[in-house]
Amino acid sequence: MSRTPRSLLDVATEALLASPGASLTEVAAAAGVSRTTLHRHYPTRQALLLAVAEHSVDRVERAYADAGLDAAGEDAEAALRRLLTALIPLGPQLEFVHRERSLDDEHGLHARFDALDDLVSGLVRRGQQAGVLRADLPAWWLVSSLNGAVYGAWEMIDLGRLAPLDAPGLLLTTLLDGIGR
Amino acid sequence: MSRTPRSLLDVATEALLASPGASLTEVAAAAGVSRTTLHRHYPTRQALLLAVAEHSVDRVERAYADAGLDAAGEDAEAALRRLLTALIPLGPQLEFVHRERSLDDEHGLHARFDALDDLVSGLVRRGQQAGVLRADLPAWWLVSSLNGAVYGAWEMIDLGRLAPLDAPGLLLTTLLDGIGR
DNA sequence: GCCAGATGGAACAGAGTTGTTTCAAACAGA
DNA sequence: TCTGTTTGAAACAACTCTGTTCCATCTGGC
Repeated sequence: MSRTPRSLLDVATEALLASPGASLTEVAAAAGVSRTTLHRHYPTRQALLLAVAEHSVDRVERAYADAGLDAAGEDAEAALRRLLTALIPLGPQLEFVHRERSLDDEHGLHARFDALDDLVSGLVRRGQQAGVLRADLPAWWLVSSLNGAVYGAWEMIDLGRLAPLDAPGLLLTTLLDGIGR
Repeated sequence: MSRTPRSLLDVATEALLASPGASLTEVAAAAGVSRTTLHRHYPTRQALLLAVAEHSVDRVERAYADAGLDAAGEDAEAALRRLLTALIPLGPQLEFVHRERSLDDEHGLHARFDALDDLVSGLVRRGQQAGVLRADLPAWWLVSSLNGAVYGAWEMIDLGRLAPLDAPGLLLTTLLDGIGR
């Protein structure tokens, strides 16, 4: 069992994020390797898609870890801002995992996302207890709103309407303060 | 030019929303017709997908029309609630159009959605001028937040976590009042 | 130089789907 | 009943992509 060919996976990921319907021939060409070699590392197309997905979730998990959600006694809003800031640039990864239909029944992927949701859920609950977040709404709903907002923000960035650097602040005020009044 | 076979399209839509990767044979079987007949109405798979998508957008447009966004001199919040209530049940349609990659470069579809966004944009701007909605955020961002929130709410419904009847109220308070405080 | 491992190129078969055609049968309206 | 239309069944060719195999080549370490 050879080591994971990290750089090959990186460039294959990039190619597949850009055009997810690409054939293996195209992916191999984009990665600068022959289809044979690509096939040696990832025996089937599904294996490649899954590897790309796992690789993407790796980065998402790292973003969560880097945000340090469980910093004790700290402002939940600051932690939230760090998380959003780290998550927004991962829009392509999130979109790939979300839209690729053949990943729908990959149980392991969903489990990893669920674990991340649980992390945020903990942060949300602490925010609720600290009086920073509304306590009259269930935590899972706030988590869902958060996830949806991140995705929506990235879509606007992708369309060129939203400047990446503006996104975290805009997201945070929209989420926390709402659009009313 | 025969009339549009509405009922066939309806059931084909239902089948494709349920399993978008289904082969034409499966779609035809689900629709209770032969593959030949299906192929007579929609010569290519892409034509069928596009018809299903257009049919879905038809329903979305009708939801917008029924919500009567341009009721003059009325509370923007009430109009917004009607729109959200009408839109949430169309989650499957929205998901199909959003996730089906072969629809990405169907220019006409995007134009129709853009037109709907413009409608909401008008409502939002009126709400901003009336002091019901925040005026310090661009209208397109509020529209984007709205769309994203609808989609997110339907995902929670689809997962069985959110009761459909609870969705509009939950959405409205989350959007308008935010999750902070 | 030698060798093990990895790579590239090429060709191949197989599967699955799609799009097409033909013909017979059912159907609906005049 | 006659007729024109619609449908179903079947078979067909074509295509694309995938997965596999074989062999020549290159590379890096010993």
